Amino acid sequence: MAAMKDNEKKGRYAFTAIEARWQKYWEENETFRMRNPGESGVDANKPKYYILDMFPYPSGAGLHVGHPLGYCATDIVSRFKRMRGFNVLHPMGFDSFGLPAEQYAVETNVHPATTTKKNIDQYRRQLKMFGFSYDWSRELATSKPEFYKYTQWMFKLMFESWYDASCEWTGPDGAKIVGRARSIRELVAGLESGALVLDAGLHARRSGEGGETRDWSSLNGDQKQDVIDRHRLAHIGEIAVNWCPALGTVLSNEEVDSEGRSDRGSHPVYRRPLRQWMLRIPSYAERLLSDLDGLDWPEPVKLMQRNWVGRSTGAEVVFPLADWWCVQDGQWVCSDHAVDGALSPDYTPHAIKVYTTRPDTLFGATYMVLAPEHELVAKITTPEQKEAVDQYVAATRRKSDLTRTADAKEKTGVFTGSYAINPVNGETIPVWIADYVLMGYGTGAIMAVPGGDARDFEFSCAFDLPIVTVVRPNEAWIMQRVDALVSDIDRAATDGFDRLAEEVPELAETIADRREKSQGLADKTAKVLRENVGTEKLLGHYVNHPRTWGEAFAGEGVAVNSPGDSAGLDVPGGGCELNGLATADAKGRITQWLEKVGIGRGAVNYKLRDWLFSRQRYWGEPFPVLHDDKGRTVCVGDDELPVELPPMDDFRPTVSDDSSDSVPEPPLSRATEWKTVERDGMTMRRDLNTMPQWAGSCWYYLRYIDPHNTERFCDADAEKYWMPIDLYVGGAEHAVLHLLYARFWHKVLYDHGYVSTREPFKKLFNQGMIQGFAFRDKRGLVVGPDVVEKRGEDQYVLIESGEAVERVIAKMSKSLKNVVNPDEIIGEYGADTFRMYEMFMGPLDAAKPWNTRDVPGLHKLCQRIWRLYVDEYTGELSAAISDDAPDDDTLRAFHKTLKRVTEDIEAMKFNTAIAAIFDFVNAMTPKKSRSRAVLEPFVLVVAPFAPHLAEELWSRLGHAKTLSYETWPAVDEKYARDDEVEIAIQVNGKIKSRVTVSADADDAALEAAARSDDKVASVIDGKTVRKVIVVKGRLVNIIAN
RNA sequence: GGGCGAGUGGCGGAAUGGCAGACGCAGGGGAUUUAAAAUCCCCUCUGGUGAAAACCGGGUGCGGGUUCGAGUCCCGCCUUGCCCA
Repeated sequence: MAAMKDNEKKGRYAFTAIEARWQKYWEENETFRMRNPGESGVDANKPKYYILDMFPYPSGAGLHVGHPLGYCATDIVSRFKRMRGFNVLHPMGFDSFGLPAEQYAVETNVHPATTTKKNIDQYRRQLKMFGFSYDWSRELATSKPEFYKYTQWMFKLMFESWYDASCEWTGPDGAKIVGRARSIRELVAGLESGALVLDAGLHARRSGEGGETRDWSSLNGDQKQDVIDRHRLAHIGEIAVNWCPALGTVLSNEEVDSEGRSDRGSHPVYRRPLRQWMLRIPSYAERLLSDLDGLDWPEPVKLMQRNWVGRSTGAEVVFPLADWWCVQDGQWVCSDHAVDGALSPDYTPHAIKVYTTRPDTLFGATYMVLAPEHELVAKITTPEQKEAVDQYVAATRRKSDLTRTADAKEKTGVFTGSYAINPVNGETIPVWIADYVLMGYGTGAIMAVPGGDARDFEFSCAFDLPIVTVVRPNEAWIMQRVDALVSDIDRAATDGFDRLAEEVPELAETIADRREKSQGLADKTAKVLRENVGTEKLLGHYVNHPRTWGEAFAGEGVAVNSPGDSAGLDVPGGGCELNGLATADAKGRITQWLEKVGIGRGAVNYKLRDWLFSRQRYWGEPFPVLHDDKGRTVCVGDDELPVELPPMDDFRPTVSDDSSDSVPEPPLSRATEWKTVERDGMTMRRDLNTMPQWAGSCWYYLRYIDPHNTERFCDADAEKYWMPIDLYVGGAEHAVLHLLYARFWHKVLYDHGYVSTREPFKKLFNQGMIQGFAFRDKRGLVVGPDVVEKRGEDQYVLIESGEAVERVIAKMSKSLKNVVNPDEIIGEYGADTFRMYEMFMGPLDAAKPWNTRDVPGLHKLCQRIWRLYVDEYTGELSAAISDDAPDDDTLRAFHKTLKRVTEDIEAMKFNTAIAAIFDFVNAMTPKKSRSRAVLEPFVLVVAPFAPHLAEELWSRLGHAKTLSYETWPAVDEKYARDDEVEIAIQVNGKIKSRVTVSADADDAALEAAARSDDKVASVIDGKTVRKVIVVKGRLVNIIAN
């Protein structure tokens, strides 16, 4: 028998057959079908666990090894939770609308519907290969009409909603909330009844809140409709977008590179105003921030979301234009008689409104800058400046936001010829335009404080505009500046000597000597400045001569040069003295003053902008709206949903020549039949845009709950049972956009009572990236493994030249040819091995390189587990399996492993869980007899990780049914901990000996054991013991001298 | 430029402020075998002393600090990744 060859071992671990067999069993028996409460066979009293993967975008390339990493993890948790008695909802679907599919279709000239279906089939096949326990009956795809019917329905909901920011209410979960999306009908009713009034900016607010109001009843029908339309959460706005004529579409900021060209194809992108669908996500800014606190999310993700929302506090300030306004008798007076009422942040005729986070620096505002797209630009530009301004505006349109704000570049700008008046000191200051001011932030205009802002400082240096220091810096900052400035001395000297040495080589020796002597000049200079001049004088010098110091102080300090009433300023309100105040106090005082005078007010600002929600593309959800010939927009009725995407042979975007003036022509404009409809004898036009790729992913997690419902996006009771999602796993690349958009969308549904939780994703986990190996040559060029071969141990050389290269870790990419295809790995080693390997690679959230060389180690583990149970020669259950009671050693090994695996799964530490499984297998392998009483539950422990193998063993142990719903074994603490432990004995912190003691020995016993140890006794002999530190179960530290 | 992470053997990685390197890979040795594969067992951070058992020392990117005790906490620096500009 001993000579029997491998292929004669009929009982070998035949993973291919085993995996096929169990995947078939699970499918045929609907093992992982999870019905909703109320349906047959569902125990609604069991706790629920909704565990969700970020669904994949099925690209033509198929799954690579990075995709399944998170899916393996969630599958382990799902299987574990089922065995722990939870009803587990674990679905999978496909994010199948969007630009990549369309781009691929354009390139291959195959219709996106065809490629999408093919790709989904491919992905589904690959996903099933891993043996994931998804409930496939809940599969969905965002591009299917039965799905996007409800995406459109939700868009309608937003179109028919407005945000009542001061509404105080209690949510269905008992939360007290300020602000709520409400039906647009309530807005109209409120305005009609007078419960709501319009402010000067025509925004609805509650009556009785004070301030100027406009009379609703005085508006005509069109005006009323305008007001209503502008309140909608989904509204049409004209904003500057990234327009790419060559691609025929607008692009998001993320799709534009720093050169101002398109990510795909590197075509020029222009900023130009276009009428686009926008969603009012900023209305939810405050709630999107505050609700983050209760979420079990990685802190960095929360931080990124907070930064993205970008809340800041400061003030709005109105700067009157000098051509129109002057001060008379302590009042602002306008020469335009049509101006009716006083200047205020809500009423700014012939004035520039700015937002600033530093109102305390108002006295340092020496000029103003408008974004080139600002509406005032045309109005205030003087004839002499018109040509320069027009040219500059045109040039700016060719730049992306990214290029415009990149701080490395030279500051550019043009004077408009007009002046504004600084309302705190009455000074006349020039108004410029410059591309470093963006229309998208604040009001699109800034007060420039070159003494307190780095970009304003650079700009004022470039154009020789005055700088007034209004904040006296702290000492640390001035010292840092001293060091930075004097270090230039050394650099200049070195450069000078180098040049000299080059030009006059015969002086080399003398020059080297000189250079040596001049080294350290900077240090000496700094020392002199510090000790002989002193920080006081230096600070004073900075305040008076900021330009000399080369940098503006933007931190917090003490206000200077900010005189108020004492200076007798001729401004309404008499000025406001800030000198001597700390920044925080100065902010408070000036804000109060601004409010008193009415020329400004404290304000909160958000970086978060309206979400640009339309694309000039074919492969997306059509908008469920109709436009009439007067430019009014209405939604189609619910009975008309879904508005299906018309089949089109030519789905390509219309590409126009390289001109910024071309007009977008969406592909749907060629759907001649589709694009117009008759309604009540009127011809209405459909919207020709489609929604962006994010739309479907904003709510797909709700559709999984009830995917076949044709009446509603999902059943209300089912939603209450399953939501929120207990665990959401996906890549960190979605840390901001997808998660923020989905949270916003969810809150809209919540406000309308359609969902029961404020937040959709209770716990979030980001899996790390799987990287590949690459090689770097001496010049730093990175090449793929295909052109490198291994020489000896860890030596790599280029095959072609034999040049040595260094192994580095790089992203997996087609160009480096280091992409690993999971099909190949599974073909060679099986899905269970694959799953085990990916989970054993390292912590789930860490980036780590794929190393195929390590895979056999996990395959060996599967084989070794197999051999614990099955005799490879006979194929029968191993003779070593006995019905005898397990020995203590076995019990200890098992319960320790069980405890570690149980805790590690809960903590998502799958790599150490598998290490624990290794330990148990290592302990069992040499045993001649293995007790069934331990080996049976061990199969259950293995099951979440290697489900096919476990099912096969379970069945061979004589069980007729799947193990998926068996109870997870209980840890017996008695065996999970040791009776005796080895503790370290340190003397003065260094380990001198080790003793074995009973695990529950108390401090005194430990100390006694330590002192009585021979080695320890000899070390402390003759010394005085000062202190003894005892850490139970760990060590004893004796301090002696 | 700012913010947030990370840096531990030849490699992937482990370690509630308490014995650094669990577990795996690679490598070495042995058993089994006619031989090999497979399997099983043992060794493997490093310098020194030693025939050996063992003993003495060093060690978690670099430099400081806190502590009886630091991979872990604090400060500064270097490298690197991600996000924002």
